[in-house]
Amino acid sequence: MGSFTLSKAERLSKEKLIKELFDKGSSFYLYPFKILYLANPDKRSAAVNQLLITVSSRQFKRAVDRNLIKRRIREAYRLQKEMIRDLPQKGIFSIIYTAKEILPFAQIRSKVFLVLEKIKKLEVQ
RNA sequence: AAUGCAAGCCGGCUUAUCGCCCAUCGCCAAUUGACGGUGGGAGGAAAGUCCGGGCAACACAGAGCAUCGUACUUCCUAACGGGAAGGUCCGCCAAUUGGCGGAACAGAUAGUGCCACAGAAAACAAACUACCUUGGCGGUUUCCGUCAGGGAAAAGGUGAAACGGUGGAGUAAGAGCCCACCGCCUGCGUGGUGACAGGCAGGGCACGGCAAACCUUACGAGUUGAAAGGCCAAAUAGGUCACGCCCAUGAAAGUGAUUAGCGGCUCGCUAAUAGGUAACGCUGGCGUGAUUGGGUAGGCUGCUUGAGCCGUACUGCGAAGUACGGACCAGAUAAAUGAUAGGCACUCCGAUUUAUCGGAGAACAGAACCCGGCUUACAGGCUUGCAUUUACU
Repeated sequence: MGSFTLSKAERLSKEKLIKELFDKGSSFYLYPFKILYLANPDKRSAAVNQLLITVSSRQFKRAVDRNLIKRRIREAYRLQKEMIRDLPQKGIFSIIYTAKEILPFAQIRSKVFLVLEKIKKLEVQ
Protein backbone atom coordinates (compact mmCIF):
# COMPACT_ATOMS: atom_id res chain seq x y z
CA MET A 1 0.00 0.00 0.00
CA GLY A 2 1.16 3.47 -0.78
CA SER A 3 4.20 2.41 -2.62
CA PHE A 4 3.73 5.17 -5.22
CA THR A 5 3.20 7.98 -2.75
CA LEU A 6 5.55 10.87 -2.27
CA SER A 7 4.59 12.74 0.86
CA LYS A 8 6.28 15.53 2.70
CA ALA A 9 8.43 13.17 4.74
CA GLU A 10 10.15 11.98 1.59
CA ARG A 11 11.04 15.49 0.50
CA LEU A 12 14.20 17.03 1.80
CA SER A 13 13.35 20.30 3.50
CA LYS A 14 15.68 20.77 6.47
CA GLU A 15 18.17 23.49 5.77
CA LYS A 16 20.80 21.79 7.90
CA LEU A 17 20.60 18.55 5.95
CA ILE A 18 20.74 20.36 2.64
CA LYS A 19 23.86 22.18 3.71
CA GLU A 20 25.43 18.91 4.80
CA LEU A 21 24.54 17.29 1.51
CA PHE A 22 26.19 20.02 -0.49
CA ASP A 23 29.26 20.08 1.76
CA LYS A 24 29.91 16.37 2.23
CA GLY A 25 27.89 14.51 -0.38
CA SER A 26 29.46 12.66 -3.27
CA SER A 27 28.31 13.52 -6.75
CA PHE A 28 28.12 12.16 -10.28
CA TYR A 29 26.78 13.39 -13.60
CA LEU A 30 24.28 11.49 -15.67
CA TYR A 31 22.77 13.62 -18.43
CA PRO A 32 20.55 15.58 -17.96
CA PHE A 33 21.13 15.43 -14.23
CA LYS A 34 23.77 16.09 -11.64
CA ILE A 35 23.29 13.91 -8.59
CA LEU A 36 24.43 14.67 -5.05
CA TYR A 37 24.25 11.75 -2.65
CA LEU A 38 24.92 11.25 1.05
CA ALA A 39 24.16 8.00 2.88
CA ASN A 40 22.84 7.99 6.37
CA PRO A 41 23.64 11.58 7.29
CA ASP A 42 22.72 11.57 11.01
CA LYS A 43 23.37 8.43 12.87
CA ARG A 44 19.70 8.46 13.81
CA SER A 45 18.99 6.65 10.54
CA ALA A 46 15.92 8.13 8.89
CA ALA A 47 13.12 5.81 7.97
CA VAL A 48 12.93 6.83 4.30
CA ASN A 49 15.06 8.24 1.54
CA GLN A 50 14.71 11.98 1.07
CA LEU A 51 14.85 13.77 -2.27
CA LEU A 52 15.52 17.33 -3.35
CA ILE A 53 14.82 18.46 -6.91
CA THR A 54 16.58 21.56 -8.17
CA VAL A 55 16.16 23.48 -11.40
CA SER A 56 18.32 26.53 -11.83
CA SER A 57 16.47 29.78 -12.31
CA ARG A 58 19.39 30.95 -14.40
CA GLN A 59 18.71 28.25 -16.99
CA PHE A 60 14.95 28.61 -16.97
CA LYS A 61 13.86 32.14 -16.38
CA ARG A 62 10.15 31.50 -16.19
CA ALA A 63 8.66 29.86 -13.13
CA VAL A 64 6.23 27.91 -15.27
CA ASP A 65 9.05 26.04 -16.98
CA ARG A 66 10.80 25.26 -13.71
CA ASN A 67 7.58 23.91 -12.23
CA LEU A 68 6.99 21.70 -15.26
CA ILE A 69 10.45 20.11 -15.07
CA LYS A 70 10.26 19.60 -11.33
CA ARG A 71 6.87 17.98 -11.65
CA ARG A 72 8.09 15.61 -14.33
CA ILE A 73 11.13 14.58 -12.33
CA ARG A 74 9.03 14.10 -9.24
CA GLU A 75 6.59 11.87 -11.10
CA ALA A 76 9.42 9.83 -12.55
CA TYR A 77 10.93 9.32 -9.10
CA ARG A 78 7.58 8.56 -7.52
CA LEU A 79 6.81 5.81 -9.99
CA GLN A 80 10.22 4.15 -9.78
CA LYS A 81 11.46 4.69 -6.25
CA GLU A 82 10.56 1.10 -5.31
CA MET A 83 14.01 0.15 -6.62
CA ILE A 84 15.86 1.78 -3.76
CA ARG A 85 13.36 1.30 -0.99
CA ASP A 86 15.05 -1.66 0.64
CA LEU A 87 18.57 -0.31 0.78
CA PRO A 88 20.33 -1.08 4.08
CA GLN A 89 21.08 2.61 4.69
CA LYS A 90 18.66 5.37 3.88
CA GLY A 91 20.16 8.42 2.26
CA ILE A 92 19.48 11.96 1.14
CA PHE A 93 20.09 13.01 -2.40
CA SER A 94 19.50 15.84 -4.77
CA ILE A 95 18.67 15.75 -8.47
CA ILE A 96 19.90 18.88 -10.23
CA TYR A 97 18.59 19.45 -13.73
CA THR A 98 21.39 20.63 -16.01
CA ALA A 99 19.94 20.39 -19.52
CA LYS A 100 19.25 23.57 -21.41
CA GLU A 101 15.86 22.57 -22.82
CA ILE A 102 12.73 20.95 -21.46
CA LEU A 103 12.78 17.19 -22.05
CA PRO A 104 9.57 15.13 -22.49
CA PHE A 105 8.39 12.93 -19.68
CA ALA A 106 9.30 9.60 -21.30
CA GLN A 107 12.94 10.61 -21.60
CA ILE A 108 13.13 11.92 -18.05
CA ARG A 109 11.59 8.70 -16.75
CA SER A 110 14.19 6.48 -18.40
CA LYS A 111 17.01 8.70 -17.18
CA VAL A 112 15.74 8.65 -13.62
CA PHE A 113 15.66 4.84 -13.91
CA LEU A 114 19.38 4.87 -14.72
CA VAL A 115 20.08 7.20 -11.84
CA LEU A 116 18.33 4.98 -9.35
CA GLU A 117 20.15 1.95 -10.67
CA LYS A 118 23.47 3.68 -10.14
CA ILE A 119 22.58 4.74 -6.62
CA LYS A 120 21.62 1.17 -5.81
CA LYS A 121 24.96 -0.12 -7.08
CA LEU A 122 26.91 2.48 -5.12
CA GLU A 123 25.03 1.64 -1.97
CA VAL A 124 25.62 -2.10 -2.23
CA GLN A 125 29.38 -1.74 -2.54
C1' A B 1 -23.72 37.03 -44.20
C1' A B 2 -18.51 38.79 -44.73
C1' U B 3 -14.60 42.36 -43.54
C1' G B 4 -12.65 46.34 -40.45
C1' C B 5 -12.72 49.36 -35.89
C1' A B 6 -14.19 50.14 -30.70
C1' A B 7 -16.00 48.36 -25.95
C1' G B 8 -17.04 44.28 -22.72
C1' C B 9 -16.62 39.01 -21.50
C1' C B 10 -14.24 34.05 -21.73
C1' G B 11 -9.12 31.99 -21.43
C1' G B 12 -10.83 24.35 -23.18
C1' C B 13 -14.32 20.26 -21.35
C1' U B 14 -14.45 15.18 -19.81
C1' U B 15 -13.15 9.71 -18.41
C1' A B 16 -9.68 6.22 -16.21
C1' U B 17 -5.21 5.07 -13.32
C1' C B 18 -1.48 6.88 -10.00
C1' G B 19 -0.40 11.08 -6.80
C1' C B 20 0.20 16.39 -3.98
C1' C B 21 -1.55 20.61 -0.32
C1' C B 22 -5.41 22.48 3.17
C1' A B 23 -9.92 22.08 6.15
C1' U B 24 -13.32 18.86 8.52
C1' C B 25 -15.55 14.12 10.30
C1' G B 26 -14.87 8.90 11.83
C1' C B 27 -11.70 5.13 13.82
C1' C B 28 -6.91 3.23 15.67
C1' A B 29 -2.82 4.94 18.27
C1' A B 30 -2.72 9.32 22.11
C1' U B 31 3.04 15.41 21.26
C1' U B 32 0.98 13.85 16.84
C1' G B 33 0.79 10.23 13.17
C1' A B 34 -1.49 6.21 9.94
C1' C B 35 -6.04 4.78 7.35
C1' G B 36 -10.91 5.95 5.35
C1' G B 37 -15.07 9.50 4.00
C1' U B 38 -16.52 14.57 2.52
C1' G B 39 -15.36 19.55 0.77
C1' G B 40 -11.91 23.15 -1.35
C1' G B 41 -7.22 24.09 -4.22
C1' A B 42 -3.61 29.75 -9.51
C1' G B 43 -4.51 34.54 -13.12
C1' G B 44 -6.60 38.08 -16.50
C1' A B 45 -2.77 39.55 -16.24
C1' A B 46 -0.97 35.69 -10.39
C1' A B 47 4.05 39.09 -14.42
C1' G B 48 6.90 44.05 -14.38
C1' U B 49 7.51 46.00 -9.18
C1' C B 50 6.05 51.74 -11.86
C1' C B 51 2.55 54.65 -8.43
C1' G B 52 -1.03 54.85 -4.15
C1' G B 53 -2.93 52.87 0.47
C1' G B 54 -4.00 49.32 4.68
C1' C B 55 -1.13 46.72 8.38
C1' A B 56 3.55 46.47 11.40
C1' A B 57 8.15 48.04 13.75
C1' C B 58 11.30 52.08 14.68
C1' A B 59 11.78 57.47 14.76
C1' C B 60 9.38 62.18 15.88
C1' A B 61 8.64 69.60 20.32
C1' G B 62 7.39 73.73 16.68
C1' A B 63 8.97 76.42 12.47
C1' G B 64 12.31 77.16 8.52
C1' C B 65 16.05 75.54 4.89
C1' A B 66 17.69 71.68 1.66
C1' U B 67 16.19 67.29 -1.32
C1' C B 68 12.53 64.56 -4.13
C1' G B 69 7.81 64.41 -6.52
C1' U B 70 3.30 66.55 -8.76
C1' A B 71 1.39 70.79 -12.02
C1' C B 72 -5.60 73.34 -17.15
C1' U B 73 -10.61 72.90 -14.18
C1' U B 74 -14.33 70.46 -11.29
C1' C B 75 -15.43 65.89 -9.33
C1' C B 76 -14.67 60.36 -7.76
C1' U B 77 -11.77 57.84 -4.10
C1' A B 78 -8.96 55.27 1.89
C1' A B 79 -5.30 57.32 -1.42
C1' C B 80 -2.90 58.10 -6.09
C1' G B 81 1.44 60.22 -10.75
C1' G B 82 -5.23 56.45 -11.30
C1' G B 83 -10.30 57.36 -13.13
C1' A B 84 -14.84 60.43 -14.83
C1' A B 85 -16.88 64.74 -16.96
C1' G B 86 -15.43 69.34 -18.97
C1' G B 87 -12.15 73.56 -20.95
C1' U B 88 -7.99 75.42 -24.16
C1' C B 89 -4.41 74.53 -28.04
C1' C B 90 -2.53 71.29 -32.05
C1' G B 91 -3.19 67.43 -35.93
C1' C B 92 -6.25 64.31 -39.23
C1' C B 93 -11.03 63.20 -41.41
C1' A B 94 -15.30 65.11 -42.94
C1' A B 95 -17.49 69.92 -44.50
C1' U B 96 -19.84 74.48 -40.66
C1' U B 97 -22.08 71.28 -37.22
C1' G B 98 -19.22 67.59 -35.80
C1' G B 99 -16.04 62.80 -35.24
C1' C B 100 -11.25 60.71 -33.87
C1' G B 101 -6.40 61.30 -31.84
C1' G B 102 -2.46 64.04 -29.09
C1' A B 103 -0.61 67.70 -25.26
C1' A B 104 6.20 67.62 -20.66
C1' C B 105 -1.72 72.44 -21.19
C1' A B 106 1.36 76.75 -13.64
C1' G B 107 4.87 81.03 -14.53
C1' A B 108 9.20 84.13 -19.88
C1' U B 109 5.99 91.44 -16.84
C1' A B 110 10.92 87.96 -10.35
C1' G B 111 15.91 87.14 -11.83
C1' U B 112 20.16 84.61 -14.32
C1' G B 113 21.45 82.05 -18.72
C1' C B 114 21.21 80.19 -23.86
C1' C B 115 19.43 80.95 -29.07
C1' A B 116 24.17 76.35 -33.13
C1' C B 117 24.51 76.45 -38.72
C1' A B 118 22.92 79.73 -42.35
C1' G B 119 22.07 84.85 -42.79
C1' A B 120 23.41 91.87 -43.82
C1' A B 121 21.22 91.49 -39.09
C1' A B 122 19.27 86.90 -33.50
C1' A B 123 17.26 91.28 -29.17
C1' C B 124 17.67 98.94 -26.20
C1' A B 125 17.69 95.61 -33.57
C1' A B 126 19.73 95.61 -38.38
C1' A B 127 20.67 98.20 -44.88
C1' C B 128 23.53 92.37 -48.43
C1' U B 129 20.71 92.43 -53.18
C1' A B 130 16.93 95.16 -55.10
C1' C B 131 13.83 100.28 -54.52
C1' C B 132 13.59 105.95 -54.21
C1' U B 133 16.52 110.23 -54.03
C1' U B 134 20.67 114.45 -53.46
C1' G B 135 25.58 115.95 -55.02
C1' G B 136 30.38 115.14 -57.73
C1' C B 137 32.78 112.73 -62.00
C1' G B 138 32.55 110.11 -66.76
C1' G B 139 29.90 108.54 -71.15
C1' U B 140 27.14 106.80 -76.69
C1' U B 141 23.19 112.75 -72.45
C1' U B 142 14.47 112.46 -72.14
C1' C B 143 19.17 107.80 -70.14
C1' C B 144 23.34 104.76 -68.24
C1' G B 145 27.79 103.77 -65.21
C1' U B 146 30.68 104.99 -60.91
C1' C B 147 31.96 107.46 -56.09
C1' A B 148 30.12 109.91 -51.55
C1' G B 149 25.60 110.73 -48.68
C1' G B 150 20.25 110.52 -47.36
C1' G B 151 15.27 107.97 -47.21
C1' A B 152 12.89 103.42 -46.72
C1' A B 153 11.49 97.04 -43.51
C1' A B 154 7.14 97.08 -48.90
C1' A B 155 10.13 92.79 -52.46
C1' G B 156 14.35 88.83 -52.59
C1' G B 157 17.30 85.48 -49.94
C1' U B 158 18.80 82.73 -44.73
C1' G B 159 16.75 80.46 -40.65
C1' A B 160 13.17 76.80 -35.77
C1' A B 161 12.39 82.04 -35.14
C1' A B 162 13.39 88.46 -38.85
C1' C B 163 9.64 92.97 -34.27
C1' G B 164 1.39 91.87 -36.13
C1' G B 165 -1.82 89.75 -40.90
C1' U B 166 -5.08 90.89 -45.38
C1' G B 167 -6.94 94.81 -48.34
C1' G B 168 -7.10 100.02 -49.29
C1' A B 169 -5.57 105.10 -48.98
C1' G B 170 -1.04 107.56 -49.22
C1' U B 171 4.16 108.54 -50.98
C1' A B 172 9.93 110.22 -54.54
C1' A B 173 9.90 105.15 -52.83
C1' G B 174 7.77 103.36 -48.56
C1' A B 175 6.08 102.41 -43.63
C1' G B 176 0.03 101.45 -38.22
C1' C B 177 1.90 107.26 -40.98
C1' C B 178 -3.76 106.84 -41.76
C1' C B 179 -8.49 103.63 -42.55
C1' A B 180 -11.65 98.73 -42.53
C1' C B 181 -11.64 93.70 -40.80
C1' C B 182 -8.83 89.98 -38.02
C1' G B 183 -5.17 89.40 -34.16
C1' C B 184 -2.87 91.68 -29.66
C1' C B 185 -2.92 94.71 -25.02
C1' U B 186 -5.81 97.42 -21.12
C1' G B 187 -10.42 98.29 -18.55
C1' C B 188 -15.59 97.13 -17.38
C1' G B 189 -20.10 94.20 -17.44
C1' U B 190 -22.54 89.15 -18.58
C1' G B 191 -22.78 83.51 -18.28
C1' G B 192 -20.39 79.38 -15.75
C1' U B 193 -18.75 76.09 -9.03
C1' G B 194 -14.39 76.54 -12.20
C1' A B 195 -10.80 75.98 -16.34
C1' C B 196 -12.91 79.42 -19.64
C1' A B 197 -16.61 81.48 -23.14
C1' G B 198 -18.74 85.60 -25.20
C1' G B 199 -19.84 91.15 -25.22
C1' C B 200 -18.80 96.47 -24.90
C1' A B 201 -15.30 100.50 -24.61
C1' G B 202 -10.40 102.29 -25.22
C1' G B 203 -5.22 101.83 -27.19
C1' G B 204 -1.65 101.86 -33.29
C1' C B 205 0.81 97.76 -31.18
C1' A B 206 4.22 98.09 -27.04
C1' C B 207 5.70 92.63 -24.65
C1' G B 208 10.67 87.11 -29.75
C1' G B 209 11.62 81.82 -28.27
C1' C B 210 13.52 78.11 -24.66
C1' A B 211 11.31 76.43 -17.84
C1' A B 212 12.51 68.39 -21.46
C1' A B 213 18.29 75.31 -18.75
C1' C B 214 18.85 77.08 -13.70
C1' C B 215 14.81 78.97 -11.35
C1' U B 216 9.90 81.02 -9.15
C1' U B 217 5.01 79.79 -7.29
C1' A B 218 1.41 76.27 -5.22
C1' C B 219 0.56 71.51 -3.11
C1' G B 220 2.56 66.90 -1.12
C1' A B 221 6.43 63.58 1.09
C1' G B 222 9.68 60.41 8.25
C1' U B 223 12.46 55.46 7.48
C1' U B 224 12.06 50.30 6.67
C1' G B 225 8.97 46.15 4.60
C1' A B 226 5.78 39.74 6.14
C1' A B 227 13.05 37.76 5.58
C1' A B 228 7.94 43.45 9.14
C1' G B 229 6.26 42.19 13.93
C1' G B 230 4.52 38.77 18.13
C1' C B 231 4.85 33.97 20.73
C1' C B 232 6.59 28.92 22.07
C1' A B 233 11.05 26.37 22.37
C1' A B 234 14.51 20.60 21.62
C1' A B 235 19.87 19.57 21.92
C1' U B 236 24.43 21.61 23.97
C1' A B 237 26.78 24.89 27.38
C1' G B 238 25.34 28.07 31.82
C1' G B 239 22.70 29.74 36.79
C1' U B 240 20.08 27.98 41.28
C1' C B 241 18.32 24.17 44.61
C1' A B 242 18.12 19.12 46.49
C1' C B 243 20.28 14.34 47.07
C1' G B 244 24.37 10.89 46.62
C1' C B 245 29.62 9.62 46.20
C1' C B 246 34.81 10.83 46.46
C1' C B 247 38.31 14.13 48.63
C1' A B 248 40.24 17.81 52.48
C1' U B 249 40.18 18.77 57.71
C1' G B 250 39.22 16.98 62.55
C1' A B 251 39.39 12.24 67.90
C1' A B 252 34.28 12.98 66.64
C1' A B 253 30.00 15.88 65.62
C1' G B 254 30.41 18.91 61.86
C1' U B 255 32.25 22.23 58.03
C1' G B 256 33.67 22.72 52.92
C1' A B 257 30.33 30.24 52.44
C1' U B 258 29.58 35.53 50.95
C1' U B 259 31.39 40.20 49.20
C1' A B 260 35.07 43.41 47.05
C1' G B 261 39.60 44.36 44.32
C1' C B 262 43.59 42.88 40.89
C1' G B 263 45.57 39.76 37.00
C1' G B 264 47.79 36.42 32.17
C1' C B 265 39.85 36.01 33.64
C1' U B 266 36.35 27.92 32.38
C1' C B 267 41.00 29.94 36.82
C1' G B 268 44.41 32.19 40.33
C1' C B 269 45.94 35.78 44.08
C1' U B 270 44.81 39.42 47.94
C1' A B 271 41.54 41.63 51.61
C1' A B 272 37.19 41.84 54.65
C1' U B 273 33.07 39.42 56.77
C1' A B 274 30.71 34.81 58.02
C1' G B 275 30.19 29.36 59.32
C1' G B 276 32.16 25.70 62.54
C1' U B 277 35.79 24.16 66.43
C1' A B 278 38.95 24.03 72.59
C1' A B 279 42.13 25.45 68.50
C1' C B 280 44.61 25.06 63.92
C1' G B 281 43.22 23.79 59.46
C1' C B 282 39.52 23.94 55.87
C1' U B 283 36.12 26.85 52.87
C1' G B 284 37.23 21.30 46.90
C1' G B 285 35.58 17.81 42.96
C1' C B 286 32.18 14.43 40.35
C1' G B 287 27.37 12.43 39.28
C1' U B 288 21.87 12.29 39.25
C1' G B 289 17.27 14.86 39.47
C1' A B 290 14.32 19.25 39.62
C1' U B 291 13.96 24.20 38.26
C1' U B 292 15.36 28.72 35.63
C1' G B 293 17.07 33.47 32.39
C1' G B 294 18.50 34.42 27.49
C1' G B 295 18.06 31.93 23.11
C1' U B 296 20.11 28.38 18.31
C1' A B 297 17.77 24.34 15.22
C1' G B 298 12.69 23.98 14.69
C1' G B 299 7.57 25.27 15.27
C1' C B 300 3.14 28.47 15.96
C1' U B 301 1.17 33.20 14.74
C1' G B 302 0.87 37.31 11.45
C1' C B 303 -2.44 34.38 7.19
C1' U B 304 -6.56 35.29 4.72
C1' U B 305 -13.91 37.92 6.32
C1' G B 306 -11.94 41.71 2.84
C1' A B 307 -11.76 50.15 1.46
C1' G B 308 -13.25 42.24 -0.95
C1' C B 309 -17.05 39.28 -4.27
C1' C B 310 -22.17 38.33 -6.50
C1' G B 311 -27.31 40.04 -7.31
C1' U B 312 -31.34 43.73 -7.13
C1' A B 313 -33.19 48.69 -6.44
C1' C B 314 -32.35 53.90 -6.12
C1' U B 315 -29.21 58.54 -6.94
C1' G B 316 -25.71 60.69 -10.48
C1' C B 317 -24.21 62.67 -17.66
C1' G B 318 -20.23 59.66 -15.61
C1' A B 319 -16.12 57.81 -12.44
C1' A B 320 -18.86 56.26 -8.32
C1' G B 321 -22.13 56.23 -4.01
C1' U B 322 -26.27 54.43 -0.83
C1' A B 323 -29.69 50.61 0.77
C1' C B 324 -31.22 45.53 0.96
C1' G B 325 -30.22 40.39 0.16
C1' G B 326 -26.72 36.24 -0.67
C1' A B 327 -22.29 33.05 -0.56
C1' C B 328 -17.52 31.89 2.10
C1' C B 329 -14.13 31.41 -2.37
C1' A B 330 -6.12 28.67 -2.31
C1' G B 331 -3.07 29.43 1.93
C1' A B 332 1.97 26.50 0.14
C1' U B 333 7.05 27.64 2.82
C1' A B 334 13.78 23.90 -0.83
C1' A B 335 7.39 26.14 -1.68
C1' A B 336 1.04 21.96 -3.15
C1' U B 337 -2.72 23.03 -7.10
C1' G B 338 0.03 17.51 -10.94
C1' A B 339 1.59 13.16 -14.40
C1' U B 340 0.24 9.56 -18.05
C1' A B 341 -3.27 7.41 -21.59
C1' G B 342 -7.94 8.02 -24.15
C1' G B 343 -12.50 10.76 -25.88
C1' C B 344 -15.11 15.41 -27.24
C1' A B 345 -14.92 20.47 -28.99
C1' C B 346 -11.51 24.21 -31.76
C1' U B 347 -7.62 25.76 -35.62
C1' C B 348 -4.34 24.52 -39.77
C1' C B 349 -2.43 21.12 -43.66
C1' G B 350 -3.15 16.86 -47.01
C1' A B 351 -6.39 13.21 -49.24
C1' U B 352 -10.74 11.99 -51.20
C1' U B 353 -16.02 8.48 -51.22
C1' U B 354 -18.24 15.66 -49.43
C1' A B 355 -18.49 13.98 -44.46
C1' U B 356 -15.04 11.10 -43.37
C1' C B 357 -9.76 9.65 -42.74
C1' G B 358 -4.56 10.85 -41.51
C1' G B 359 -1.04 14.32 -39.45
C1' A B 360 0.22 18.70 -36.71
C1' G B 361 -1.04 22.59 -33.30
C1' A B 362 -3.41 24.66 -28.91
C1' A B 363 -1.27 31.48 -26.45
C1' C B 364 0.86 34.73 -22.50
C1' A B 365 2.02 32.83 -18.22
C1' G B 366 2.46 30.08 -11.72
C1' A B 367 -0.31 32.89 -5.85
C1' A B 368 3.90 33.85 -1.47
C1' C B 369 0.67 39.71 3.86
C1' C B 370 -3.66 42.12 1.59
C1' C B 371 -6.11 45.75 -1.51
C1' G B 372 -6.82 50.11 -5.56
C1' G B 373 -4.58 51.44 -10.16
C1' C B 374 -0.93 51.77 -14.24
C1' U B 375 2.24 49.27 -17.80
C1' U B 376 3.63 45.14 -20.63
C1' A B 377 2.56 39.86 -22.84
C1' C B 378 -1.40 36.92 -25.04
C1' A B 379 -3.41 31.26 -29.51
C1' G B 380 -8.36 31.23 -30.09
C1' G B 381 -13.56 32.26 -29.14
C1' C B 382 -18.33 34.94 -27.74
C1' U B 383 -21.59 39.40 -27.24
C1' U B 384 -22.89 44.49 -28.39
C1' G B 385 -22.37 49.05 -31.26
C1' C B 386 -20.65 51.69 -35.71
C1' A B 387 -18.87 51.76 -40.94
C1' U B 388 -18.41 49.37 -45.84
C1' U B 389 -19.73 45.53 -49.42
C1' U B 390 -22.99 41.62 -51.18
C1' A B 391 -27.68 38.88 -51.17
C1' C B 392 -32.99 38.59 -50.01
C1' U B 393 -37.87 40.80 -48.82
